[in-house]
Amino acid sequence: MPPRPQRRLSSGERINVNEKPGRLQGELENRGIRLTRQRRVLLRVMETARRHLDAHDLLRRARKIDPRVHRVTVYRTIDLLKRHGLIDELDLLHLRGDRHFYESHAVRDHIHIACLRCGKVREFESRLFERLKRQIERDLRIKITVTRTEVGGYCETCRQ
Amino acid sequence: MPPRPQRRLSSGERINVNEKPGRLQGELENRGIRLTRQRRVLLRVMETARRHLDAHDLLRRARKIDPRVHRVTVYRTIDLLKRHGLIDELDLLHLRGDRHFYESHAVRDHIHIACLRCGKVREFESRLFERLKRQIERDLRIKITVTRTEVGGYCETCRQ
DNA sequence: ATAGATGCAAATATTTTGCCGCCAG
DNA sequence: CTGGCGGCAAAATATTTGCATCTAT
Repeated sequence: MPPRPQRRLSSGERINVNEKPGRLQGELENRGIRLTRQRRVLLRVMETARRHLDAHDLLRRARKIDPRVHRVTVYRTIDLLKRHGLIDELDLLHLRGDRHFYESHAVRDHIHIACLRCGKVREFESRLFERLKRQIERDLRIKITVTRTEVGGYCETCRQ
Repeated sequence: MPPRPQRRLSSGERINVNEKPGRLQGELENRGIRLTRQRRVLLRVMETARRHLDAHDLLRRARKIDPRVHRVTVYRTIDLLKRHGLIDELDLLHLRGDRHFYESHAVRDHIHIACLRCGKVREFESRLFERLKRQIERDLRIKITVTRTEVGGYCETCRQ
């Protein structure tokens, strides 16, 4: 039986294919949260990112659009979005230092798989993972609200 | 059908039941790595820990045994053990800040499940998780060497 | 004896806080 | 108009580095 591939993303592809432009902004509007100039810029950066960004990346990209964004505002906006469950926080196994990376919360959970040599990060969805979560909820009697799965290894290219 | 519980650990129980006392020290000896006074103390602390410790905890416990252990030596020893794949690094979803927690690398991978309200961390082993890893290896053609799965939610007690 | 480890001070990296003036609704 | 928001400076937290000295083998 040939391998049955799940949805995959190479590092250059768009992350969060479920993301619609303007989703984050819409979610905040629905909740009656004030949309400032700075927040609009940051939300746009997050919504259009094609890779995982950390606070520093977010600041740099936001400032390219509008230099009137402050580093502290980046952290406060990240915090806002985390509190509302609109973004997920990743560490990517600290491959690139101790910073955090962010991505708009996807409709379906996915696993992050990083090559420890070349650093490429891929995403992976799996029914088995969904089953695993249900097993945990049942056996440990817990209501799961967030998951973070990061897997490291050596990709085919790097094993040559 | 009643729930079929996997191995579980309440937060007070011994983590890493697979751990034998002296295992870390033995591994370093086998590799011809110099065993200093400070390292012996730190290894003993890790081997006997019953919960996940961060760098600060390790320093405090090591100093109780022998005050001649420096904070920097803790970080350098953690780094040594990580490089040799003898310990795993966790973040526990940053429930308690941005520090890292360490545990001796278990024979079998396990998942960390944290209650977002009371902070209790449990561990969970599962065949489904083993199957999931094999699926990833096959579909993404990667050789997995490290995994970190952290799940957050609300435990039964906290949902009352 | 000596390669490698430690201690110390200082640097670096990342994120958070207090306070005050500003602006979205 | 006004309560939440952003800018600024400074603090807090976590970890790393350079260098002189010490020590396990």
